[in-house]
Amino acid sequence: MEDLVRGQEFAKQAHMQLQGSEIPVENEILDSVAKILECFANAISKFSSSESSSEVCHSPALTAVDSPFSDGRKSEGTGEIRTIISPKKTGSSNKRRRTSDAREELTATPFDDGRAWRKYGQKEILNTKYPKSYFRCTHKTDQGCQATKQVQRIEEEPAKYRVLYIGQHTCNNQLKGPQLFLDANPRHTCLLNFESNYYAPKVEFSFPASISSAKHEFKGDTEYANIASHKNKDSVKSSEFAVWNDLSAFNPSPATSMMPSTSGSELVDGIAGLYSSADSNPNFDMDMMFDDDVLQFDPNEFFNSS
DNA sequence: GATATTTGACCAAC
DNA sequence: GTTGGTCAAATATC
Repeated sequence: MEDLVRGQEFAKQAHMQLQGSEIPVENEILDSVAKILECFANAISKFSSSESSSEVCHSPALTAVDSPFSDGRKSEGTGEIRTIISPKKTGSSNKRRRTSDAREELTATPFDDGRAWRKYGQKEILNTKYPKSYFRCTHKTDQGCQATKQVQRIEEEPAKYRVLYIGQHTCNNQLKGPQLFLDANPRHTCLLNFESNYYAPKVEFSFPASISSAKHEFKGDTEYANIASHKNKDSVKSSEFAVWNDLSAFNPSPATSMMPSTSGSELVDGIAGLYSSADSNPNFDMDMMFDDDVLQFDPNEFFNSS
């Protein structure tokens, strides 16, 4: 955790130095550093949540509507995770289906969990402004993975989404170790390898050098294909990796201004489309995993490597 | 043609 | 009977 905080500080320093640099710095590099900052914020937030057992919600009455976390309060960073452990049926909730082994997350980046999801439904929910989208693991058919998730925009905070993860991934769709690729310039690909063998809060997103609002923008780039092949040689096609950038979570920039102007379910739909079109080759790809309290990351080494 | 998304219909929990 | 969750055919995209 301390390493994470330190890393975040180093990233902030790097960002400020780049911004204040007299040497012209490509916007993509600044964006990349901004992404790193965002990831640190996410990681710290998620790590804090998993670290503190008091954060684990045992409430039997937790539902999408009645959730104590749906009161619109803000949280640090963009993500907030709560785990729902074997909720009991109350008879008054809307838990119609299995909700054991579920966890709820409030996040502005509902699709950056590094998993490949396929949307299988969308439903208007009573007394809610925004529809709920239903996703299941891409590997449900080939590996029988039962993980699903539900994404719904939060009325009180339209910039955020409530993501309910149900079930555990049983598919073999993860990295052998957490890795961070920084590749604003294909010639200067950086790889961060977080030593870990445990899949936990994971952040993975990719975007082309210009912006990621377009699908398959870099399709055919062998450099990126090689990067993708790093991810999982066992069973996962590179095209099945989720790709998502929540550019809206960042400060205004040329990149964010290029995001399509959508709202409500349109954004979710658009995100889902982009998300599932993961064969756009990444030039920035970041995974963060945590194995207990072990997180080895040397920011100095990292930022000097390019 | 393969794969993903959309969306109306259906099922089951309440 | 109502409503949330899932299915599957139609459609879209590459």
